[in-house]
Amino acid sequence: MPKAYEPQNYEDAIYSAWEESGFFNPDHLEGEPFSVMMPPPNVTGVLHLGHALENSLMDIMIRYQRMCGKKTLLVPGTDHAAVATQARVEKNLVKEGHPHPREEFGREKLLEMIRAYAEQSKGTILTQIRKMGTSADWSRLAYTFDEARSKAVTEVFVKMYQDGLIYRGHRVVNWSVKGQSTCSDDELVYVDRPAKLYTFKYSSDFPFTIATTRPETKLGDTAVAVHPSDERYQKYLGQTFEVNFCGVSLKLRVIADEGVDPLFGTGALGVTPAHSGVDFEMYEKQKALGEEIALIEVIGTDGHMTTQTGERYEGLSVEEAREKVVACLKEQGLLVSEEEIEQSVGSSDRFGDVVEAIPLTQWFVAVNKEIPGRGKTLKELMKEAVTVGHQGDPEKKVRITPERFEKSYYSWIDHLRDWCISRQIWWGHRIPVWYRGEEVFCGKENPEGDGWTQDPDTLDTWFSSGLWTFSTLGWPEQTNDFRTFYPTTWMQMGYEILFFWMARMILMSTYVLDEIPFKDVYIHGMLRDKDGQKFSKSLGNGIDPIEVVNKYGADALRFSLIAGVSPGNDAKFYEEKVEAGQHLVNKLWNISRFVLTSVENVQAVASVKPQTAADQWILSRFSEVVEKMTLNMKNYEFSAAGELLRDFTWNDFADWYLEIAKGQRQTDKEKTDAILLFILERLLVLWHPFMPFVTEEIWKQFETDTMMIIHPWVTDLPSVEEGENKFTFVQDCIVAIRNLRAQYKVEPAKFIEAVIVHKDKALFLREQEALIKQLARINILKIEESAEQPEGSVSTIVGDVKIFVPLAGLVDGEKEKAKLEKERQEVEQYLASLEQKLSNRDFLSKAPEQVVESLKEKKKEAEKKLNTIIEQINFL
RNA sequence: GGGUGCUUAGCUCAGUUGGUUAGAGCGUCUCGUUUACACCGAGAAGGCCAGGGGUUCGAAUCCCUUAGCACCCACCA
Repeated sequence: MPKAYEPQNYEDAIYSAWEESGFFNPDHLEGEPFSVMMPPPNVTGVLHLGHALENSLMDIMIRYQRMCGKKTLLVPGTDHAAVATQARVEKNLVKEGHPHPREEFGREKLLEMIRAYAEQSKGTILTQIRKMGTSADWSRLAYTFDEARSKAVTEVFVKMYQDGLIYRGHRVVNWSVKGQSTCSDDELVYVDRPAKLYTFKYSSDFPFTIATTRPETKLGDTAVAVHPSDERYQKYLGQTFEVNFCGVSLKLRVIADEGVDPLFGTGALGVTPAHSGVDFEMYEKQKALGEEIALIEVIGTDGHMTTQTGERYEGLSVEEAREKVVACLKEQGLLVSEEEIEQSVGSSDRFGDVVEAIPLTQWFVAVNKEIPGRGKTLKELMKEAVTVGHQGDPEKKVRITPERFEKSYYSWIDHLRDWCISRQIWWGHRIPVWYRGEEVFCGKENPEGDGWTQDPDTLDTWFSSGLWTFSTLGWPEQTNDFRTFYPTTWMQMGYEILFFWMARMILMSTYVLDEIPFKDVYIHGMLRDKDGQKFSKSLGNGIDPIEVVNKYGADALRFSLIAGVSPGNDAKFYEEKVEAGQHLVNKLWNISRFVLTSVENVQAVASVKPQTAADQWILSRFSEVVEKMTLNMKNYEFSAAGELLRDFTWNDFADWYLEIAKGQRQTDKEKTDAILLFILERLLVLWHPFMPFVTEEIWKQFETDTMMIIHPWVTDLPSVEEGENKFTFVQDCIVAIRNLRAQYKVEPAKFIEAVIVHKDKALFLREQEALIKQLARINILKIEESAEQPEGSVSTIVGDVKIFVPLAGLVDGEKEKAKLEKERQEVEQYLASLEQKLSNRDFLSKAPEQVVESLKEKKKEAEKKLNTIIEQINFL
């Protein structure tokens, strides 16, 4: 074995061997099903660190469960990411000198280009997932836009259409002028920008002023809304004013609406039904009351003013129109004030431009409509699955870790409005609806007969993502996979897609299958850079996980991503962390190297007999580790599990026991070696989910088969027989001597001469002299049967043996004395506080026994320590 | 405006239902070691757990409150 572990030399070969073994595929596994669907990365480029984190989490979980004997399935996949991908390709084309890709290439050609880009990007991504060591079943690879998944999309669309849950409606939606497409409310990113708030009058004879940041939209105002109880405007309610607003005649009715804040501005709000979601709602309310107000579109889908605005404004851009209106208001003296404010505006996540509210005919999913035959709305289904369980069945409850995200999920659902699912881009699932004159056809197959035209729009990408947990299992076919693995067992995702994705998966699954999509969701936080900034292209602080893997190895990266991180909280990523991971991997490698190269006969050891106190200690500690790790994994405490293993591996096993073992071997090599092999092999098993590559490589020294399948050692306590423990006394002496040396600040490098004196044990000690020398790194000066304490020495007692250590070689006496005095004070204080507690009746009567007991123990220890300190001070 | 999270060692963060001198990694300092590992070992320094109040025998942990930071949601026109 080489001195240092160099991951590059092993990882690819190991991954290939895993793939060839076939164990990524659950068809070759027995046991209870355990399924995880990989959140499909967008085919818009390459993986980033967030994906690396997700892959680490999923793979730790899957490998652990597989070793526990579960029939594990991790389905890998990618997402066609409709808008995101098309936007990316168009952006690239614009850069390459094609300013209007859609016009220039047309639907088919552009689609072909996007497809080519997506395929290339997909290839890169899948390679990257392999690089992380992810044990996904590649034979079940899925893609949201492949044939099987598209079939599921159509199936669901038609079902929803037939149930009346999908409908076509004309209403105000978010429109990206740049992208020439709608986007859903969730896809908006709110950005703060400075704006001007104009307070004005529509005309000189209009009775009150209103405020706006968008004067140009006021050309489409058809009402003025005030709060129903606002006394100032009572007398105007219901009246209609005809005004000439900067050259456009408007009819404005004064209406009442609860939503108007009477304290804001003048308490009166200009209503523009066509260009504001809120105003549109008021418009609908009025309509419902039978008091319809007009709806005038003044901004077109091209972002310019429509013919409705008359010759004066038609064709102007929004900005130009605004200037013109403001200029006109100023000129006519209608502008009361102009104020600089900070405004939060919704902009398109993908295209980046500020969206316009425009009334359009679009497809929607009705979330507040009762589902035929179910007596519930989609919204209710979505909520129920998380609160009490689907259909009130606690067995069908989605459990979210950490719990606090449930709350934000509920509040999101409460605010949820009908979901606009149609997009005017081309890259995506085409809406399965055809038109012929007045006829409308919605079906899984093309309609029969001539003259049908398919709806040109495509579906929101989250529509297909919502089906992911079951479309990946071959639904709508009633596949074996579907029966075996549904609902899926576990899911992990970042909190930023809780609403986008988790909510929609719950919606789709409960509606379509009458079943929850998964039992458990683990929410992780976002990775940020060293300064706490998000990783983003625009900041240029992105890190390619593959570069990190190439430099430090996948195991090191995996460990660095999960260590010191808690669920749902953001974590900072920096190279030093990966370095620490690399050191750990290397440590494990070197521990193995030491054991495997120094042991006579490398073989699996089924059971061991501890011979010494050290043996006993390390074995019981190891049992404890197995036990704790089982608990940690059950609670998804990956970080705690990893750190537990690290501490045992490094501090207990490597630094402590290995050193002891070196000495013990001089007396009983065979038995010590057995324990080393015993622990090492089992330790590899525990490590494997976290560091699959390095453990697998070391494992080859023990076994010929891969270690990735069933291993009872993951959870079973090691089998340890009752041992003879004949070295206990020697061990105790060694510990005592080491302690003594530490207490007196003797430099550990210097070999100190110790005198061990006793009656009965003298003979035995002489036999063990070599061992003690080695272990405690001391010289034994003499072993005597009568005890005369030598001049200038200190002593400690082990059982019925007294050990003297000469004080020669001690550091500065006065300084030591001062330190000891200080220490004595501290211990005395501590002791006093303990005594006080222990004499407190309230405490004794109310505290649990264990606590009182442990306190008594501590008191004893403290007293002992105090005595030692006093003894030391007296000597100095 | 509503909500959530965070504030713990120089830095990055753990701390499971309250349980008794508060932990890790990195960094710093001292000493040592080069036949498992300098990607090493033995030690040390460093914390009124953001401030204040309360509940309790006992609080980093529960409650109230103040401040700062971050994020999410919402129709301040």
